[in-house]
Amino acid sequence: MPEGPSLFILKEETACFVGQGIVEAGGNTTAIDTSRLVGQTILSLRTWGKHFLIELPDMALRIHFLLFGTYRVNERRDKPPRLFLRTADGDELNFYACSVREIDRNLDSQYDWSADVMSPTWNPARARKKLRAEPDMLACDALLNQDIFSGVGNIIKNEVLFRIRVHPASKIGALPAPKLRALVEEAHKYSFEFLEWKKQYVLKQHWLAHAKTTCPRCQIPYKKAHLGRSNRRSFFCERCQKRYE
DNA sequence: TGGAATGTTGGAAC
DNA sequence: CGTTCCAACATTCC
Repeated sequence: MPEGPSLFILKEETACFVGQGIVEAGGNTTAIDTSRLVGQTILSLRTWGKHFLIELPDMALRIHFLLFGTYRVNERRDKPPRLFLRTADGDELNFYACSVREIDRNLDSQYDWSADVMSPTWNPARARKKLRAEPDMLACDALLNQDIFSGVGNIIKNEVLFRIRVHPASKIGALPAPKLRALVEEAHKYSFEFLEWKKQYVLKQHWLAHAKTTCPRCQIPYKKAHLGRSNRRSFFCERCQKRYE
C-alpha cells in the first residue's frame, strides 16, 4: 500500500466523501476519541506523500499506513478496522493496521506541499536546492528523505536509481549537475508511471530493479545490500550504475 | 515456517 | 544535549 502514488489512488477513490457528514465513527484506535468525529463534515481529503489527511471543522486526522496498512471503501475486511467513518449517504471508509493521529488543523503551516512528488505544486528546483545542502548524503538516503521527496518509498528509490544509472551509495555532492537533475526529474516521472501501472494492476511486472536478481540491461546478477542510514534494501547493477564518491 | 518486507516513531544508549 | 541505534508495531508472502 504505502508509497505516494498509492495514496494518490486512495484520495481519488474517496473524493465522494468530501462534503459529507460523519454519522458514525469508531475503530480500535486508541490515539483519538472517535466519538468526536460524529457530526463533523469532511472538509477535504488531502495527501502529502504517504500521509492521508482528513480535514474536519474541529480537527485534522493523519493516517499513515506504514508497512502493512490497508483500507477499504464501501467494503470491509474480515478484521476490525483501526478507524472507520460512515456518512449519512451510507458511504463507509475503513482503515486497517495504520497509524492514526490528530494533528494541527492548519495543514499549510505544517506541510511543504512542494516536496510531494505527486503534488501539482511539486518543485524540482527546490528539491535540487535541498539536495545541494546535503553533499554527504547518499543517493539511496536522499530519495527516501520525505522532506525532499515526500511519497518516495523503497520501490521508487530502486527503480529511479537504476533508470538514471546511479549507484545507491553515491554521494549527492559528487553527482554531476545533470545527474542531480536526472535524479529529481526521474523521482517525479517514475512516481506517475508507478501510479498508472498500479491502477492497471501491472506495477510489479514493470519493475526493472526492485526485488529483481538480474540486470535487464547487461544481464549480470544484481547486487543486493542494505545501504545508507536508512538501511533499506538496495538492488543495483555494479556495471550499469556508476558510483560517484 | 521463520524471516523479511512498499515505513516510521519514540525512547534508550552513548 | 545531540546523535545513533534498536525495538516496536502489524500483515502477508514465500
